[in-house]
Amino acid sequence: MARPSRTDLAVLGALSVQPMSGYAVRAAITETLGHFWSESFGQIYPALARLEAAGLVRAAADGRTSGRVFEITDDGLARLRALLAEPDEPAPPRNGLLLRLFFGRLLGPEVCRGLVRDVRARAEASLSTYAALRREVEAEPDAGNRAYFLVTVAAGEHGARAQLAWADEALALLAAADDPGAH
Amino acid sequence: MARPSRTDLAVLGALSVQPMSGYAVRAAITETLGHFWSESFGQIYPALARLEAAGLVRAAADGRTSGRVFEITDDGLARLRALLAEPDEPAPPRNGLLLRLFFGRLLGPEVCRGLVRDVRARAEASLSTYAALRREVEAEPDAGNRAYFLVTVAAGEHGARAQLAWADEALALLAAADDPGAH
DNA sequence: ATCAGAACATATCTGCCAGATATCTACAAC
DNA sequence: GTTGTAGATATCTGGCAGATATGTTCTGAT
Repeated sequence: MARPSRTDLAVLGALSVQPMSGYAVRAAITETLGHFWSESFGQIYPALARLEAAGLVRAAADGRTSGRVFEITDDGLARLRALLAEPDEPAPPRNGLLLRLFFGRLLGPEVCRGLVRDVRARAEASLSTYAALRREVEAEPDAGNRAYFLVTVAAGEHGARAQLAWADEALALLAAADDPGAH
Repeated sequence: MARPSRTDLAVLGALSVQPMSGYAVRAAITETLGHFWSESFGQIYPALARLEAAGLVRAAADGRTSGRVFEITDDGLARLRALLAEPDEPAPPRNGLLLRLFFGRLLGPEVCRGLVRDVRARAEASLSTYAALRREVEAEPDAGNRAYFLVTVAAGEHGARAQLAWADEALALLAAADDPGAH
């Protein structure tokens, strides 16, 4: 059997916090889950239709602007718990940067160093984003969720720091590769 | 315009090393690029057909067993260089583990710690895989490629070590979340 | 010698998903 | 009053993974 839609999981999760329109679900996921999750409209609207047909989600009163506001039902909450409890099958790896670097000889050392420097810069930017996010989460009034939120922030921080350290090591390796003896 | 197929890039890359059948392309990618890339047959065979129609790849003499062996053409090599030089647009984030941990309160601290312990164990296993891979690459006779290969191994190592460190931090955070005062 | 099964090989289909595009409405600023 | 911005919904294309089906060649055990 195919893997169940992870969009359903994310949408139900968003609606478990508060009722929202499809548009707002997208915004909530981008803002709050943005550093480890993303959804597109092309997935969200069909998902909401599926979920509504299955009785996991129900249209509440219309909001201020036009558009339907959905709320999660009891069945939906049960389904959310079930989906959360399912094992997470890690996605197959697909790292375009490493693919390029593996064939780096065709690209030349200088171009490769440029790629690595870009990653390094992005990792540094991420780190300050995460610092701000951490301060936000540490001020989170909902003590019951704080630790879970912090765990996701920590994942981002460790990942970004690892990229930084890797970039420096890679730059050193590629500087050595540059020596005129090669080829 | 849509993102060009990254499968084409990987397949051309594989064929740039030596002529191969579609089956062997898949095996080569799994074995050699496996820690940062993957391809399925459902992608490889259509890609080969596209590439052949575009003259980037050509059927060589049949191999020992039945099945067509493809080799890269000069145009194909040029196309490979062009694809390599294209900027790598990072994939949108989709981390099922962090999604689960974010909604961890619905799952309970013990289940969450179980998820983290699984990651920790997998990261530890990866580390010894990378150690073996590093020894292999350091013995690589092709000096011109060694640095590029090492860069990809280093990425895996840094990533795995980051996961280990994160897992320990997460376990500590989730132990604190367990205290009976919560909810 | 033959037979089983492992490895080699190709092809197709379903469903998840991102990103682009096309509309439409409410509201605020000018 | 019109123009821009935010809110809102919907649809289509194409990349991609994973499952499945099917056939061939080689090898090792009996």
